Formats: sequence, C-alpha cells, structure tokens
Amino acid sequence: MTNKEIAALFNELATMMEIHGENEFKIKTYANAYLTLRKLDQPLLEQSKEENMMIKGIGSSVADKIEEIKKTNTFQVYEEFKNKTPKGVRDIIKIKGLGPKKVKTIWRELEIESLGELLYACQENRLVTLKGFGVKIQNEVISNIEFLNENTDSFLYPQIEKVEQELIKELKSLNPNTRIESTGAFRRHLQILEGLDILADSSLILPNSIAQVNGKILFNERVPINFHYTSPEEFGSKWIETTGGSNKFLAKIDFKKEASRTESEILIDVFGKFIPAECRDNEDVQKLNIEALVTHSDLKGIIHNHSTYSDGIYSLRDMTMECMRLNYEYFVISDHSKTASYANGLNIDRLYTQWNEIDSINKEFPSFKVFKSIESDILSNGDLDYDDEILGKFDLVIASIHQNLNMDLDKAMIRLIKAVENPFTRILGHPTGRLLLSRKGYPVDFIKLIDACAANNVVIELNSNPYRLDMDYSHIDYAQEKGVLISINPDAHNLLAIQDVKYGIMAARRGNLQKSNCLNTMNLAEFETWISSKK
DNA sequence: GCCGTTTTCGGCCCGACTGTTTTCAGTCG
Repeated sequence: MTNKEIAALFNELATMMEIHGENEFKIKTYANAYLTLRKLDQPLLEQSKEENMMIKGIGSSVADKIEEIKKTNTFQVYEEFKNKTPKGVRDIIKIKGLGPKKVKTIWRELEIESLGELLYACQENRLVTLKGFGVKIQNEVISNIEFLNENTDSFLYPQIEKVEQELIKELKSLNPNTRIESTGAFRRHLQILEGLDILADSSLILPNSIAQVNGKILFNERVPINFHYTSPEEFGSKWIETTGGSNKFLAKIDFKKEASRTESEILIDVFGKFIPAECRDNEDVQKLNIEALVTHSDLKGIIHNHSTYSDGIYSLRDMTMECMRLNYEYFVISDHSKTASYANGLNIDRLYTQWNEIDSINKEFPSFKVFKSIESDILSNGDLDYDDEILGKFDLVIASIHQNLNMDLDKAMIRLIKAVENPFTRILGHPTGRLLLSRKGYPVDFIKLIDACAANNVVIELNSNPYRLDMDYSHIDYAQEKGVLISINPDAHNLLAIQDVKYGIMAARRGNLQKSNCLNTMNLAEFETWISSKK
C-alpha cells in the first residue's frame, strides 16, 4: 500500500467519524495525519513504528494503526466505522461541495444511502427542502455525480504503470520463453486509462493476481486486463494493431501482408521512420519531426517546487541537493505566496530569510544555481499577491489560481488575462486548476489565453503532477504556433516528485512539443539570459 | 489524538468564499 493510499484511509476515517459525531479533536488528528502522510515519499510501511512516530503529527495511536496496516492492509477502527457507514454514503462523501455535515444531513434526514438515490432525490427537488441546502447546491451535486459516474472505471497513468510493472514481472517469471509486452492506450501514454493491454506470442500461464470477476479479467480484483495473443511471426504487426492510434495512422498499414516483420521494420517501411507509440494518435504522423520532440534528458533545470518554507516536506537544501544528484543545472524554488495560508505561504519577512539561504547555497555551489521564485496566488480580481516592489525582486514569478475556483468562463478569463498581463508574471501555473478524475477545473478559452501569453511573453506551465497535467497537451500545437514556450514543471512537494516531470514529458510528446519550445531545455546560461530579459 | 521556549494541560492551519441565512455554517485549498 502506498503512502497516499494509507493517507486516504485516515482521511476517510476522519470524515466517517465526523458524520458519526465523534470528538472533533480526535477527528482533526486523523485529518491532519492524512495531510501529512500523503506528502511523504519515504514508504511508511518500510519504516519502523519509532521512525514513523518521529514524523510531526504522528503519535503512538496513528503509528500503531500503520503497524496494523503492515500486517492486515487495514486497521480495526477504520473497519468499525466502515461497517457502520453504508458504502453509498461513503461514495457521497467523495462529491465536491458536500462535506461531512451535509452528507450527514442527507443520510439522516432523507435516508439516502447511494449515489443513485441522491441523484434521483435531486431530480425530484428534494435536496432543497433540507436546511442549509438550496437550488445551487442541488445543481452542483447533480453535475458532480454525473462527473463521478463518467470516471468510475478510470485510472490515472501511474496507477496502471505500477500494475504493469508488477504484472509483467509475474508473467515473465511464469512464462520465461514467451514474448510479453504491454500495448494499447497505456503504451501510447494516455493520462487516463481503463485498464491494461498485454500482448503475448503464445498462450500464458497466469499468476494468482489475475482472476475473473463478473466476466472481467482483473488484476488484484480491481484493474481490468485485456490479453491479446498472437504468434511470434505476427508479433510486429499485432503489436502495432493493439497499440492503436489515430484512424489515419492505422489505415496506412496493411496488417494482412505485414506478418513476419518487426514493428520497426513495418513502420520504417510505411512512414520512413519509427513512430513512437505516444505519437500515433496524431492525425498526420508523416509530418512529425520525431527527433525534435522533447525528451526527459533534454530537461536541464527543474522549475516550480516547494520546500519546508511553505507546504513541502523537504528543506530547500535537500531539494537542491536532489536536483544536483539528478544532474540538473539549476533549480527554481517557487513556494506558496502569503495568501495561501493553508499552505504556510511566505510573508515578506520569511521571504527575506529564504533569499538569504538561497544566496548562501549559491555561494557554496558555484556550478549550480538556485533561482528565487514564488508561486504567487492570482487573487479573485486577477492581482498578484505582493506589491510590485517585492514582485520585482524575484528571478521569476509563477502565477497560479488556488482559491475561488468556481468561476464561469468570463470571470475566469478576466482573472487569468489580468494575471498574464501583469508585468511580473513569467509563467502561468496550472491554467485550469483541474484534478484528473476528481475535479473538472474552471472553464478556459485557450485560444484567447494563448494569444494573451504570446502578446505578453508569458510561458505556460505543463504541470507534470499526474493528477494535473495542466495545461492539457492538446493546446500545445497552438501555443507553438504562437511562439509561446511551455515549461515542464513537477510542482514537487517532496524529493521523489521531482521525477514527475517524466509524466509531463509523456504529455508533451503526445502534444508534439519541440525541444526548442520548452523553457527548461535551456541550459543554465541560456536560462539566465531568459531570466534577465524580463518582460 | 498530538504537541510543546507559553511542555504534562490546553489549544488545535486559517482565511475566504458561497449559498444559505437573517447573522453564519460548511467547504475548500
């Protein structure tokens, strides 16, 4: 079980306890444990109880529960609350806009115990009869249930990536003489997946982790696996066919006559070059300049990161050292600004403290550079979060929206464009605020937004957190057309997350991002020139 | 339940917004 999954158990426990009216400070402890544990990159299950108790906010009670999870994958108190809270009520908790108090009211007053019943009650206008509820909340609940329903059988790429690694390993040890490869949408690096496709050149002995449930073949009773079988001779053509791509791409290949050749032989014959799987959704692969596409090793610096100065869990020094270890040339620290009080955002005094530390680190390591940055909140009126005198002292300002996300298109565009026009904004952070599979994000007109970025010389972030991947890769081509650079940023809150840029690279390549249009392919000297060019 | 140069009790991240009220509870990031 991952740290995030463990954290989620404590969060769910806290919510269930609140619904059942338990002691609010106990609840706060578990909610706090969730906030802390989800950010840790050291695997909790591999640490001793004593080590876990060293973590601030984790005492003996929470540490004991983690010990229980080590042995049983769950813990008793969690199971107790789970047993007295219907499954459907626990689903309702997941709806945005409904917290424990409102869920409790819905459950106790209307005796609703499933999403289906709740949707029906909304359509019957029954939610508005409850104290504290109105038409707006009811409509919000309807659209959120619909969003949830659309996304129930979906997984984020990293979830399937983990399954793929485990499953391929098991299959290869059981079938040492069989060629086994992953294929399908996973191989094309889609960011949301419905399962995993596996191709083998003979029948397979399957591990115990694979079982048939309700007619579906599932890994660990959860993730659908689609097995494809072929012969060694036809492996190449079958691999292309099962990997898939745009209709135009697939139509160019005559699968019947392509037996006995390898995948790359076929592709080179048809297109004159190998087409990487993630590029095959493109309508015109012939036109792609594959060599010029950005790769992970092209990234020379890591931009947009958090440290213990705001809501990160590693010190500025630790984060810097990790970037050096990974052979980057520079590191841009962009902690949260003062308005983000929930994230321990930096007031002006603490900013100066951070700048002093950056200066001394830069003195200590002359061949590497740490840049002074901030992820400045875009306030509701589109203003940034400090006055111009302070903003002018940063090497680089990233402007992002964090609060008041519920906006219509007009309001969102006014706010975004005002931030883009701010003379101190160099990068626009996660432009839609979406969280894949859990939050839609506010509406954005990307033509207008990219035009504004072009006019104001603002770079757009491709936030590489696999929950965000925001801006979406589908807008990259228009940005490139307008000469707007893209920055592939991890938004890292711990050491491990720095490597999330690989998910950004996957998205960028799907979107045809050229190395030359990516801000952080610049080496240190080029990046310094870009910094000093101002706007 | 957890924490501590306000340490063994007493207070807990916190400000803003939204939709609902009739002065504020609930939710979010």
